[in-house]
Amino acid sequence: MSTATEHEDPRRARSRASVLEAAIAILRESGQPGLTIEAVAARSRVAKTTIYRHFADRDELHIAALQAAAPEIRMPRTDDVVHDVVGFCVALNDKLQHTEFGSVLATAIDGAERSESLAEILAGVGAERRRALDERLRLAQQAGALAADLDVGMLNSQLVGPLFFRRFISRQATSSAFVAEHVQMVLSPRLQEATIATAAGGGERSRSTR
Amino acid sequence: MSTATEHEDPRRARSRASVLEAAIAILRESGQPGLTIEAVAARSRVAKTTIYRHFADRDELHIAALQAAAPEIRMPRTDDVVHDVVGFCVALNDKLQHTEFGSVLATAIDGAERSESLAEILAGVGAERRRALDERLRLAQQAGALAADLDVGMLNSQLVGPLFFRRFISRQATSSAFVAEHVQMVLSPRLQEATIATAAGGGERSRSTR
DNA sequence: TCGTTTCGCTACGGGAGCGTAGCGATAGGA
DNA sequence: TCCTATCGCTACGCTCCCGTAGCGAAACGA
Repeated sequence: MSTATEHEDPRRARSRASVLEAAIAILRESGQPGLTIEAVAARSRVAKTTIYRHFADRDELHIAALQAAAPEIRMPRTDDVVHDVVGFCVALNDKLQHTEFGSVLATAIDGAERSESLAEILAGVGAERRRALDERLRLAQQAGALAADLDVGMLNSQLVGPLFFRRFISRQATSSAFVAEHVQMVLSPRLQEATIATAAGGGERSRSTR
Repeated sequence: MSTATEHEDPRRARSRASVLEAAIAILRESGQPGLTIEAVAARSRVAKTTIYRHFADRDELHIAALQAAAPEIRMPRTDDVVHDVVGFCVALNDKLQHTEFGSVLATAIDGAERSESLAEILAGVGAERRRALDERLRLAQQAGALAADLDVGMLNSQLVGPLFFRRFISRQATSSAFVAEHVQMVLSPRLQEATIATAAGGGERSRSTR
């Protein structure tokens, strides 16, 4: 959100970065109950008073940490919907399983049950990540690859839902191969003969070995 | 696990029940950080010392509360797979959204990241609920309604994953109608002409569209 | 009825974390 | 250069929670 034009005292920026880094590490290692101002102060080597100068309370810090930990997830852009969505979901799954993003997200789930602000961020962080997915799916609709009357929101949940479920609830290992197969299984029955409908989209170039 | 044959002092049973009830209420209202022995003692009107006589520490109490809050979810048994799975998923979604089970589950997600025992229970509680689903899907396979080479585990994740995702991550309202449509959307492409395919492997039943 | 189990109560020492105040030191920017 | 924003540090009072000890009372079961 913050534009690069903002003049921020480099000292503030440094403190803030140190604090957030420490907060994320703590959330990963000790979870939500471990996120205390004192612990963050000790770990970040930033004085407790300084932390209070940046964040009003624990919730605010938690939210900032969550935002800071949210990674970018690239959406490939070829003319093959399946290929693109597979790439996106594999990347998402990877972030969930092998980065601090997964752990930090877990700490926010409980908090979101009671904190309105955390809930917004939690949904928002996810929404932002999935917006690219939404757009890609709609694009496919316009290109005729997907039926126009398809509920994109529902499809979105069907695509990413299982990834979150397996990461946080059933706690099953989920390989990239599994994700790829899953996405294909979900999308395949929705595909239409795109080659005909596109008209201006130029034939299929994709494939890319599933 | 506990057979009815066990002779348990009714006083112990009563204390335990009161404590668990209070713990669940606290988890719902204040989340994992609110679950302190003292809070449970105050709310349940059971002496703190007595709670320690039942549960070694907070984690043990948390686990017991999670198990106590896990509801039964009925799997209808008709010869229509889609109908049955819709019924199951609608019931599951309802428990997730309108009972304390949802809240308590949320408190366990973060804890499971670090507590081996909580993780087991979390996955176990879910697994037990989904076992009926697994069985029903396999039954459909045997009846020829679903392809025999279908990955039941994957299908399971695809069916229930979105429900959990929408409840805990994206926090979208999810009506029974939505769930029904979702299940139909997922299952329909997998259905086969049961009457024909049963024969004993019949010619091409494959599908797979890769 | 009588022994056993379970309970509630009070009290305690100790630790962790909160959030604030007041201070001098120093790194920025103009 | 000089002013200001920001920092680190120490200290504080306060609250919450932990986990245990010791006691008498009451409920249970045989």
